[in-house]
Amino acid sequence: MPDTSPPELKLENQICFAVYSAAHAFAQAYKPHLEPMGLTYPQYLVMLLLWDQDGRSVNEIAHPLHLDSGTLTPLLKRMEKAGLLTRGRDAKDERIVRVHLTPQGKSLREKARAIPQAILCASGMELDGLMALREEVKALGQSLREK
Amino acid sequence: MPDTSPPELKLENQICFAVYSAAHAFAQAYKPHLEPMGLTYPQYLVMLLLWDQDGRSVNEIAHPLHLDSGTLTPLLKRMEKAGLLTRGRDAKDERIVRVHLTPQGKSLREKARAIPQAILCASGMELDGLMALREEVKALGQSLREK
DNA sequence: AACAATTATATTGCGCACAATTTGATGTCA
DNA sequence: TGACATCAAATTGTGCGCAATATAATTGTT
Repeated sequence: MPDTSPPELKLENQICFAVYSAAHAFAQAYKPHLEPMGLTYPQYLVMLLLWDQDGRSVNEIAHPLHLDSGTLTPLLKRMEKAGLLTRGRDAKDERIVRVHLTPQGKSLREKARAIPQAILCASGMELDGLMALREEVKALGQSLREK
Repeated sequence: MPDTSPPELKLENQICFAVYSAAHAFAQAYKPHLEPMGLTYPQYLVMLLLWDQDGRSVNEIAHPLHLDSGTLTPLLKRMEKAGLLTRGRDAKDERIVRVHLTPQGKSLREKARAIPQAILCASGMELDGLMALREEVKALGQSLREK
């Protein structure tokens, strides 16, 4: 066996690692903005959904994020404990848990509005280029999930 | 407060989420290839480094992956327990732990050589486009880390 | 040589992420 | 109606990922 790997097995040539690594870099870049709001990065993703449409069921949060109840149930409980939202069974269908933002949770949206500009800046890219890249990455993710 | 978020706060417009989501999709896409080899996805990344250069210190694994000893120490212990590698203190500098592949760990490289082609296929993209995308994502990650 | 600063790894604690299973409510159909 | 499948969440167990801290070896300084 040679001491060096063929190119297709070198770490720096893996697109999966570029994406893996960029995902962690994003979480770190968001941290200083989210920490003052008492949010983690995955919690912020949930807030994006609830700010846009409140009163979602757990599944209506899980599906767009590609997460399951095993991840979301404890995460939502922590957010409830932090006073950001409430969780309660749907009156018409007791299987469903509906999630509603508290006034405090709703109020965070105004503070969050400054974040996208800061991240754009940190990305070192133009908005157009970033949007184009986003669509490419989105298509890649969808393609990987289809198989 | 309106019931809908401004575009810059919608989940589907976030590049961070596109990347986050694609990273998870990659891990899922790799799983059926790695599971038969007894590897998780992060463990596979470590193997890529060791296949290319054996006998690395923990730091020489941590730095390229942007991970720390808090993540790697238990991960490497699990891989040691699985018989993939050995961990031992450097004779010249007892602070350093050197990681060496076992024959079993080395032998997995041949099986892994088929994976990149399968992932390329699942990506639904041409190799050229994927390589270009990789460099863009890499640059984005680096830019985010610099700030 | 003695002592402080630095370096490398390990440990602890918390929060995801996901597979597998469980619990309880709803829907279906003989 | 009663048996059974289906569905929504919750639970359990394992493995990252990272901040904060601890431990031990080495280096630098006086």
